[in-house]
Amino acid sequence: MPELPEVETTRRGIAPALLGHRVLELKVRERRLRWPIPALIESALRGQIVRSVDRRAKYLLIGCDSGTAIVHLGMSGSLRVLDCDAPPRTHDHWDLCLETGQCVRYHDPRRFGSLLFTRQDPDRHRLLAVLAPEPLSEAFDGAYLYAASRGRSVAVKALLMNSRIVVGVGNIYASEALFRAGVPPTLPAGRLTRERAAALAAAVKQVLAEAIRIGGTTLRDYVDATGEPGYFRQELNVYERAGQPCRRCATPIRRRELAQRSTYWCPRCQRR
DNA sequence: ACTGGCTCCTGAGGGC
DNA sequence: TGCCCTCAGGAGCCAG
Repeated sequence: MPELPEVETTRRGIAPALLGHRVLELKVRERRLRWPIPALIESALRGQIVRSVDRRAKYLLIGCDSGTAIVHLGMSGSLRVLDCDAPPRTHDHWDLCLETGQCVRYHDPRRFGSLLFTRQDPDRHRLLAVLAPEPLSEAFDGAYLYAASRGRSVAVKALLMNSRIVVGVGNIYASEALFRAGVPPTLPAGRLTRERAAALAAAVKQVLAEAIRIGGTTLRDYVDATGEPGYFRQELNVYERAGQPCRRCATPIRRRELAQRSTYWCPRCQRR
């Protein structure tokens, strides 16, 4: 599923089709996503002009005068800009139709994603209010990560994936950032030194920024708003490369389960 | 306050 | 072809 780079790529792709345009209607075909799509949402969006298309963590925020639609892509979700009359495929759960004749169409086989609506400041919504800083913001740096990791026994990889520590870092980019920083994923977070925390924070920023630049990572079903895959897959150093030689030192890449997620690392480049 | 485990759901791929 | 198993870009929620 989409991590921050894929969500940001999606945001950039759908924004031109939405911004300043009037919503004709929201067509819902399947309300049963992670949470049921709220019953009031069609009437709240009908006739509204889209004022903003933002991202917070992995949430997309579509702002209108009546409130904000909060979209999450879950594990297998994607949004595409299509003509309203394009025939829907299986798992195309909703369309946001615009007066332009285009729509933003949500596709999500696993239905772990969500579509919610709030009339208040979206940052005050219960799902967003608890979120940590954005990884690409100045608030996230080595000093912050060092402080946030004190007294923690969890593996540093799990810490990176904790949205109360930093948002947007999912299973791919956590492994990739740890590789770039030379930190083993199993290292207890509290054992990070200041130097390594700084290297890791920098690696997180670097890997996310690079991935955004080339449209994110497509492993299976992710596509951007035009239906194109992302090209970061070819830049991956460790993710889904178990048994293959490390690109830096040729040692076979290892895989193990950590906090119920597949984790990849180079045992030579990433040492305690 | 932390930590680990479970859960939602569909589809792809491999072994027999 | 079919059946059964494992695994998959997330993350809220719960018990201990």
